[in-house]
Amino acid sequence: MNAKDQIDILSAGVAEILPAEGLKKKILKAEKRKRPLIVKLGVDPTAPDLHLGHAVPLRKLRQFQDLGHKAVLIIGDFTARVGDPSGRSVTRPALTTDQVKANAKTYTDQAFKILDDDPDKLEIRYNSTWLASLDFARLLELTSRFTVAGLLVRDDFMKRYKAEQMIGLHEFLYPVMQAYDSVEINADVELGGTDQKFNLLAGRQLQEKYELEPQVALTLPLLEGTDGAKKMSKSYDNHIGLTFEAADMFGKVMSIPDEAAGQGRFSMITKYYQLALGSLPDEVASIEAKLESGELHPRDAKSQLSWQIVSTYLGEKAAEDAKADFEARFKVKDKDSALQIADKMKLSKDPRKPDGTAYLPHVLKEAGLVSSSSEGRRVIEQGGLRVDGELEGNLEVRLGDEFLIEIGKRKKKIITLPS
RNA sequence: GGGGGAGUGCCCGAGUGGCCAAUGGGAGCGGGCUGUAAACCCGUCGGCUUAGCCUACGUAGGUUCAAAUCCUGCCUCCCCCA
Repeated sequence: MNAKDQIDILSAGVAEILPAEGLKKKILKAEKRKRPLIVKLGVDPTAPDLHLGHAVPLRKLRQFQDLGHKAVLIIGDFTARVGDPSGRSVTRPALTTDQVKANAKTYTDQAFKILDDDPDKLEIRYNSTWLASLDFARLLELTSRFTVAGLLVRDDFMKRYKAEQMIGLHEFLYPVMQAYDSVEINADVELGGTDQKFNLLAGRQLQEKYELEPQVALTLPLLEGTDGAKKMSKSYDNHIGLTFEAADMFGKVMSIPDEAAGQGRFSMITKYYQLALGSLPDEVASIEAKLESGELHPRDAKSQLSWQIVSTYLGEKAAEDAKADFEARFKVKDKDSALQIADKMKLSKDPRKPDGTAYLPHVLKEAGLVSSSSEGRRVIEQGGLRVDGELEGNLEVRLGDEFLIEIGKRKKKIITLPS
């Protein structure tokens, strides 16, 4: 593919390319020399649970691969023990080697689902390979290329410094180590989130000192979570985990708002296509056009999106099931389809009195559908309860041995009573 | 060490003797609208087979016919001074 088209694809959805013309130059040069670019993505196996936000740079990396370039995924097994201070107001706790190892495994498992594993296009390196054996002399040599002032201008360090919060000396070394990774593999391009900008630029700096051609830093925006507002993060409870159950993952993607505040009517949908799925610019533009013209219903656009995302991580079969499940849950409202997706549960005690009736709030509480019988009572009084598909407004009701309970739109259970 | 202030329901936060299960907002829940959503509207929002009862305003006591509200001890947190 020619250079211009490559650049269009690769720069789509990115936050910043530093230096601005750098990517173009790199690609032209690669073409001339007939060798692929070495594209680095460093990940620290610090968190055991990955979410769609983590997948954004991986998707971009995949695009590079698809254009014939070589991805080098660096597992920061060594750096993880230090902890990236980026965006942090306090020192990160150190991880044990076992934790790091376990996290690295889940990370590579997920990464393989996105990346092309052709050995010509993918290399996985662990940075302990070169960092663990660095001796003090070499370390001093490395650090002599950086200045304290240079490190201190970083926002997160500066804030902490001013606030007289401690900054561990080892944290100062973090960008040095990451930069050294770039030297070690001779990276042409390094990807990362916008919060990684400083670290990526440190790589450029160090490469220059070693008389290598400095890498291009390509930062990617942080993906918003299901609330459509804050960046995706487990602590905001707006994340979509890569290891979620298919139905849950599908539903979560469906629940993203259409629009990110002030960015166009379907900006969230297109953003997810672009960043979470890594769709090419042409596809994204076409989807957007169809949404605008009304040819494509936003619900259907999200359904396709969800399907593809689930399919990536859990397979087509799971995606198909999740979609069917979702449609049964929300689209169709008849009893039969509800029966198919409802969980079954058996109560240990029979709540029925000798005359065959039972106090429903108790039944709901026993089944775990409400947290107290008062809540159950309220739900019934407010018309939120269906028994076997029929709206039930009575608290005291005659029950069979097996029946379907639905509360609101989401909670459904088939209850079996001991006979 | 000295001085001052604060602790209220899931969260924030009103309430300073009876009308307080406690204003208001947020979250949650049910209903409506819809696209499954967002926004919006209505309702609900301690527990209990609920015209009532029980438990609750940091904690333990006390005053009172009556306490989230007054008094005392204790615990916790914040601020100022040293």
